[in-house]
Amino acid sequence: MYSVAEENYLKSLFNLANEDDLIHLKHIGEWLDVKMSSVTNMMKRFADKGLVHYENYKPVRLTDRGKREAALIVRKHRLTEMYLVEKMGFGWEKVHTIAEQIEHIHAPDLFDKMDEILGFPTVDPHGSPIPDKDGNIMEVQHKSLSECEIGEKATLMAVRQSSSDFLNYLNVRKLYLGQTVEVKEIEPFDGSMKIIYGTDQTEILSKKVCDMLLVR
Amino acid sequence: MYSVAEENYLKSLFNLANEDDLIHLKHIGEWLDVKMSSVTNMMKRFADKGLVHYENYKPVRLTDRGKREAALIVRKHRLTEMYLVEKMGFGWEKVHTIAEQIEHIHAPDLFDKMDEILGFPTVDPHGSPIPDKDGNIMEVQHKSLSECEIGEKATLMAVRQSSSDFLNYLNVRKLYLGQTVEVKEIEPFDGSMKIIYGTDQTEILSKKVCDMLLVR
DNA sequence: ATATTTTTTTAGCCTAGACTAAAAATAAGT
DNA sequence: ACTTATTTTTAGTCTAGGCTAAAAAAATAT
Repeated sequence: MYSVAEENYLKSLFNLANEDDLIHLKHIGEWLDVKMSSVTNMMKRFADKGLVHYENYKPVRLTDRGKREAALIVRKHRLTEMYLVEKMGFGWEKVHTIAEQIEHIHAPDLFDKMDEILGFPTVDPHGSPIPDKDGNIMEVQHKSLSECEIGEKATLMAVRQSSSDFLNYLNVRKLYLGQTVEVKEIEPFDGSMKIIYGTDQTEILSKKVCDMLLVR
Repeated sequence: MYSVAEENYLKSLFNLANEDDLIHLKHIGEWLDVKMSSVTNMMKRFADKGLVHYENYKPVRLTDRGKREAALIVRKHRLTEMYLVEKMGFGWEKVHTIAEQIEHIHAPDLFDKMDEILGFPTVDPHGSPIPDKDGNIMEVQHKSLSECEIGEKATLMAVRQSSSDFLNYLNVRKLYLGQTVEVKEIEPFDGSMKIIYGTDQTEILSKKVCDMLLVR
């Protein structure tokens, strides 16, 4: 059984792992908003518990067990988000902060019940995959909108960020998951895109926004 | 904002207050399963925060503010229990332990939504009143079954204990809230009662059980 | 009224998990 | 290659909230 602090570290490791699975301690500190020395301490404890591979002055890597444990917390988070949206009527921009708390509850029954009531969903309201009960993640290969070319049609599948600011930005522009958009123009200078979708709606999206939108 | 530990102390004070509102520190320690010295410490902190009236070597008493804060945590607990039973299909014997965790979540939206979805219930699945948003408790005057006389008919309104053992005991005997029972015999020696209810079902209930059953 | 038991307080210790400040190792720039 | 900047580690503090053991007060029994 892990403490809330430990679970948050696990989650940060899950979210920060790059292609080669390496995680720089600096980034953990930034993500969790704690100082580096705290991170070092916790990573040593994690190494003792067999959750990470750790060598002095090197970036850290989750062990298989660490990956599984991390995925199980993410599972609780994403199931909760889905439940809050689908069964309680919350907007997708509200659920992240509530789920951040509920994810730390130790009650397998509760999450199994959510899963069942929701009909065993595979993605959460932000399009992120929900790990299964063994911690396995269905890998999906989305590209970001900013990789699309002029004339290309793309369907919004997920967002890279779940901050309420960003989701509100999408809400006011009616950019919901499932929406298909067509790239009309790309500004070469700053990478911003003009898109058209729905009933003649057009928007200019900055590069930053396009990076955050995952499409198929 | 209170810590989990503080919230648990508040809840224990709420549950242990007797007629004259006095609470012996000993009982707090037993209820929370912590040592007396820890209780003394916390009560001093509570006194500083204006949550209790405290004098050395005397039993403690919640201030008005303390009562309100305590009731608001109990509100979260009882709304959660009701939600788990009514909307997620849990048995009343399962929900206490889950609600003990969810009650510590800081998300007014979540509990307001539960309240709304449930249609603003006034009692939880165990018949205990749910405090309102200002911390006011609807006082109900139930007597316990053991105070009834032979021939008296009484309707089960609430239970004094929510332990799963006790609730399972009631489940197997189909003694649910709302059931009306008639007292057939009272054993003068040990206070046990023979009751009849439903379609000719009879049971012998010990004094201890009768004390725990609240009726009208 | 005194002795005994129970309850409460005090004093000091421990752990988790943060912090700061300084030292050491690595990475980057010229 | 050497200097500078960045990242990581070490060492030592702090707070919340437990703990034990001993001392003090209150309650109970003789």
